[in-house]
Amino acid sequence: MITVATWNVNSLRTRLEPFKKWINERDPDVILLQEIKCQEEHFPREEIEDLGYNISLLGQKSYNGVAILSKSPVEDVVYGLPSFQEDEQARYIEAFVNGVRVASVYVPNGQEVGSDKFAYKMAFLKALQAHGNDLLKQNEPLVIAGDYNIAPFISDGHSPERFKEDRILCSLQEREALRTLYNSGFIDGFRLKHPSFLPKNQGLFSWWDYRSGSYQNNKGYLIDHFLLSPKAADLLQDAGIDPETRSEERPSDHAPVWVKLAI
DNA sequence: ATGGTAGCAAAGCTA
Repeated sequence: MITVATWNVNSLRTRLEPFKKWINERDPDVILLQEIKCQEEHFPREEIEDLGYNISLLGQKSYNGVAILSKSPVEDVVYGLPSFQEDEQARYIEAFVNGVRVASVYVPNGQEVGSDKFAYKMAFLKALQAHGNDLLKQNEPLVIAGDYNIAPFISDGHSPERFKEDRILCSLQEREALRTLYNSGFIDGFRLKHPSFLPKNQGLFSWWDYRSGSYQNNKGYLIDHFLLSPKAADLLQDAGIDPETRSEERPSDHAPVWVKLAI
């Protein structure tokens, strides 16, 4: 059994202490990071290696940046989306580890529906669909997880109005782009274990804005997702979120999401 | 509620 976790840490350097505490408790075998917010030379390499992890990363100054941390050595690292080679932002990294192909993805936020940044978000999603479909053809266990910056269903947000008004994270266009990935054959690992039609699974979110006491009022969204290939979904044993990390001193605005696979 | 907070990096951009 291995645990694969994803976490948008919103700067790894400022988050090292809560990050170490969470690793002690969750003990993941593979960690997919987003928003490490540094170039490779500033990555806290020794501290992470001391925790027992191999590091693969695609860094960027100030913004974005993704990484794969793994207890086992990785093979076949892919830096950036092959279907979006002109992308200048560090938002995708992929590798083969523990018999699974894993990818850490940081989908652009998009800022506002109709803006230039929104067009970039949709272009990125289109490229992710193209590459995801290529990978699915391999018919192997595959995990593409990270911050998708999309709440796929109305139950994945605290405010139904935002979905009706096509606000960012909630617009029909964004949700249709994610649905296209589901329709290609990807399965939502978290929802498979926590179906939203059960009352106990409502209000389960992975991101809360820093502003206006969003976390204290649980005004969040579920925007960090595990997309599993059919072969990976067959291995799924459990899934969860660690929202208590959001209560720590100087927290990330995202909580980790994880799955356990029978490997 | 077009402000509220946080991180980077050193003023404004991004989220």
